[in-house]
This record gives sequence, structure tokens and C-alpha cells, in this order.
Amino acid sequence: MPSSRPLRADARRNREALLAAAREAFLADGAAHVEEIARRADVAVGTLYRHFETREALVAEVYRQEVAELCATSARLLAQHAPDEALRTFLLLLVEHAAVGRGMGEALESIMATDSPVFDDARDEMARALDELLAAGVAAGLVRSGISGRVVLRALGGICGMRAKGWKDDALRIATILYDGLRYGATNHG
Amino acid sequence: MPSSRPLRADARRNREALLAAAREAFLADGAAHVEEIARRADVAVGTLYRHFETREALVAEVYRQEVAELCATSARLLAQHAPDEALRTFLLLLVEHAAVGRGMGEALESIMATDSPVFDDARDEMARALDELLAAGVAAGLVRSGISGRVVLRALGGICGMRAKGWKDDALRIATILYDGLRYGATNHG
DNA sequence: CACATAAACGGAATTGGACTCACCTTATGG
DNA sequence: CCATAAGGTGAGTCCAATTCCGTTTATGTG
Repeated sequence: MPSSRPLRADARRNREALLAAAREAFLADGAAHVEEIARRADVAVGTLYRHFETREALVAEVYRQEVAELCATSARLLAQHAPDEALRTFLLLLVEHAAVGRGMGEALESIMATDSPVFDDARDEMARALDELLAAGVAAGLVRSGISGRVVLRALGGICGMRAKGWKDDALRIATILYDGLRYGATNHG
Repeated sequence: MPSSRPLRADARRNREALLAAAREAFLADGAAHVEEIARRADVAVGTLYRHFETREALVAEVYRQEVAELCATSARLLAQHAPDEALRTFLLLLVEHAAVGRGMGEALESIMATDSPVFDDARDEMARALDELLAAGVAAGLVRSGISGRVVLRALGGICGMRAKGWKDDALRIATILYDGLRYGATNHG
């Protein structure tokens, strides 16, 4: 699918402009109407829809990159810290990411808390990252076993979409509670 | 505000019919367009909007009662079980409630994860119920201190709105992790 | 270079849903 | 029985996303 014939030059330019416009808009306030994004990219809505099936698909594309970056961090954490510390840091990091803008939070929620096929890629990548963190923790006897990355993903999904006022503090607290919950049944200190 | 003048007889009848129609529709699939609800209640949309500011306000009203019932259960649990057991049961019960229909889950999410003023009453009631459960647990040294009911509410909000396939199992698992996380720093067994 | 043509683009029109409003209808208390 | 304020109606508005098709353009071919 990604290689059905290289895009025409103007098409690639427009596609990029759309992604840039969307990224700018989404990361800022998370809102942004389709027309608005098209206008910012100096393109008509029709063109936007030529490149992206739906508005959601555009959102997904914008955030795929952010998620990839986040997941890359997971590997780095695992290399530099004890498994439990890596896990804790990653959970907190997730909250930080959700905080960069309303849009990121909503996207993370969609990725984590739904089954929307649009976010399949991002979801798989995140689940894999968490699986690795959990597996390392379990191997070291620092984390209870029997929890899949997908489950943790879902638990976090909820807090990323929070739109309430003091949400970030709350989210960090919740991440900590989850972390402690994950350690609860570990084979080491119980 | 609840006593600006008793409603005219036909008005009360319509209001009730609307709530009944909405409840039926919401608890089932959670969808239900405004027009559809009005039709089921044998009333025009204008009438619906005379009684409820917005669609969301109608939703809120429908679920207020469910929430009240749920909260009443909290007191009962506290009377019949040890504080930690009461807390655990309540968390699991919440998931069960979210499972009665797509609509209930979505409503619970809105109540728990947002600041929407429409859900203020329900939110306050839920937070109070959780505060009591937590306080009892803390007093018995079975639950860590420093966590407010509101925070736990938010943590749960995320899982109640989940629309994914195997969500219920996941939600129960998450509720358990949260529960264990809440016990983690307790003064009794650490 | 000129042309054919598939690929892209534009943007008015359609759709779908919540919500409004100007105008009827009716309960009700005097 | 009537006046009248409360209540009801539903066609119409608004506002997004999405579609459709006629027009424009990049590009590779002769």
C-alpha cells in the first residue's frame, strides 16, 4: 500500500503542508476544523480528503510520529534504568506527553481506549513498548505477572483524555497508583 | 430552582415520557438521536428542548438516578464489609454498572473524566461515596492516605468509556490494579 | 517541445445531527 | 367561560464533516 507509485510532486507538497498545518493546529488546541486546516495548508478540502480518508485519519497520521518517538524512549529507559524505574518513568512521561496540548491528550486517549482501526498502528506500537517494560519488570521480580501492555494502555487511556482543570496533577497521581498496583503482587517484596 | 411553580399536568407527563424514552434508548445502545427520543415519547423536539437545555442535560438527568443508586450501595458495602473489601467491591461494581449498556459507560465517563457542569451533581455524589470508602480504609490502615475520591473517580472514568471488544475483562483487571495501588502505601502490611 | 492523460485539485453541494423560533394550543385559576 | 401564561410544534437554521464532478496540471512519450 505505501508504494503504489511515487506521489506526484505537487501532491507530496500538499500532503506535507496538510500534515504540518494539522500538527500545528492539533498540538495547540486540539480543535481545528477540516476547512481550517485545509485553508492553513493553502489547499481545498477536496484535496485534504484525497490524502486522508477522514478527519480522524489525518489526526492519526499526525500523532503516529509522536507516538513512535514516545515508544523509542521506552527502549532507552529500559537500557538506562532498573525495570521498575523504567516503567514508572514511562508512565509519567506519557502524562507529560498528553499535556503538550489538548490534541495530544485526545489522540492518546483514542489510541489507548478505543478499538478504532485508524489507530491500530499506534496502538500496537504502544502496547509493544509497554509489554517490553512489563516483561522486564516481571523477569526481575519487580512487577506482577499476568498483565498485558494492552491493559495498561487502556488504563492510561482514560487519564490522557481528561479535560478537567487540575487534570495533570491527578493524572500523575493516578499513574503512580497504577504503577504501585502493578508492583503489588511482584515476587520480590510483596 | 426546583420549585419555581409546579409543572402543568401535561408538562409533567411529557417530561416523564421523555425521560422514559431516553432511558430506554440510552441504556440499550447509548446512541439515540434527539429526534428519535422525541418521537418515542410522542412529542416534538421543541418540547424536548423545553424540558432539557441540551441533549447532554437529558443524558445527565437519565443517569443521575443510576448514579445515586450506585452511591447508596457504597454505604451498604461499608456497613457490611471491611473497608478495603468494600472499596474493592465498589470499584468492581462500577465496572459492572458501566457494562449494563454502552450509554451507562459513556455517561459514567463523562461524569468521572470531565468537568462538564451538567454532571456536577452526579460527580459530587460519586466523589463523596469514594471519599467515604477511602477514609474508612485509611482509618483502618488498609489504604494509603492522600488520595481524594475525585482522583480515583478520574482513574475509573477512563475505563468506563472504553468501547473496545474485550473491555470488561480489561476494566476489571484495571480496577484490581488500581485497588492494589491504593493499598500499596498503607500503614499496615506494606 | 507538444500532447495525451492519469493524477490532483477546487469548492459548491450534500448530509447528518443538534438546536432555535415564531406561531399555535391548552391547562388552569379566577 | 375566559384570559392568559405555560406549553407544544416542527419547519428551518447552523455547523461540521464528507462527497462529487468538472477543471487544472505534472509528467513521460513521441
